[in-house]
Amino acid sequence: MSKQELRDAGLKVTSPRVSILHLLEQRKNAHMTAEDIYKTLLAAGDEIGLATVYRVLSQFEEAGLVTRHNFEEGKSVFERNRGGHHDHMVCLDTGKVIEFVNEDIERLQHAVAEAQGYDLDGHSMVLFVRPKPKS
Amino acid sequence: MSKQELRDAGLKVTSPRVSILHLLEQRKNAHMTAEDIYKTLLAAGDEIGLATVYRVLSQFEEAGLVTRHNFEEGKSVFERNRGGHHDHMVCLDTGKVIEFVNEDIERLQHAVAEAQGYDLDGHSMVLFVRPKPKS
DNA sequence: ATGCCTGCAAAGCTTTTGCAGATGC
DNA sequence: GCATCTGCAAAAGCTTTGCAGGCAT
Repeated sequence: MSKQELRDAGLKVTSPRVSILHLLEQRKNAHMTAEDIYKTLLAAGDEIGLATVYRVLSQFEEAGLVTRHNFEEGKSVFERNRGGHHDHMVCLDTGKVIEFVNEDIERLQHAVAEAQGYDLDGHSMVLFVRPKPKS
Repeated sequence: MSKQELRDAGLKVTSPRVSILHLLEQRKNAHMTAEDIYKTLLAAGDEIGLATVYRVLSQFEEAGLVTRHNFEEGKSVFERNRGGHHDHMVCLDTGKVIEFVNEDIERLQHAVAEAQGYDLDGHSMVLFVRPKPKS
């Protein structure tokens, strides 16, 4: 139950936090902005402030419950964390976001960092793609 | 001579444009923000407006003269384009930016897009690294 | 009871836009 | 000469912060 996750993160179990976590849990592939979340919850009859959404999302990010992405410049989207790491592919025509994992790339990224005398601590990788034209 | 590059891009040769292009040419590895560029030019005695810096950088980006990156959320940095593609590694301790090219990763990125039925149109990849601890 | 949370409004930052005057060609 | 360009100031868009009241524990 996600309430326990909140407690484990040292966060009190409040209605905004539960609503936001639930929403991100339902829309696992949604990658929503703070505003998306705010409007969705309002539309669902929830009473919540936009500032609270921002605050809660930052707390969730710090607690490792969600991940923040910057696919487009100037705004962040959030995604519920569930286990494994993955990267993203964004379709430039439709805006669709596809998740993928490629161990070979991960391994090479480590190697590249090592080669420069560094330890890899994380990465951001987004592939921009277009639908293959029908042949 | 870079004035010709401006003309080729359909841009009039004006003092702000020449200054900005020269500055980015000198600091090839600088990855400067609009504000960095603005302040640097002001300090150098140039007369220029911040809005112009933003406008010119966008025009340069569109013309392919510079590339915009979003290493940190909420602000863009710009880099003069010179030939080949490369990716970046950012040191989380020092903020240092290191450029690298890895053909194997590039190839795998194409393969990953293809596997989903897409054509790869570009990508953004930043490795976050820390100095290897002395053993 | 008390310290953490919330909503609201105001402020902060980066970036964009409207406009009148200036400049390149 | 005329369209393009510039600087300034205002505005826009996303996000953060101050504050007084409210809620979880």
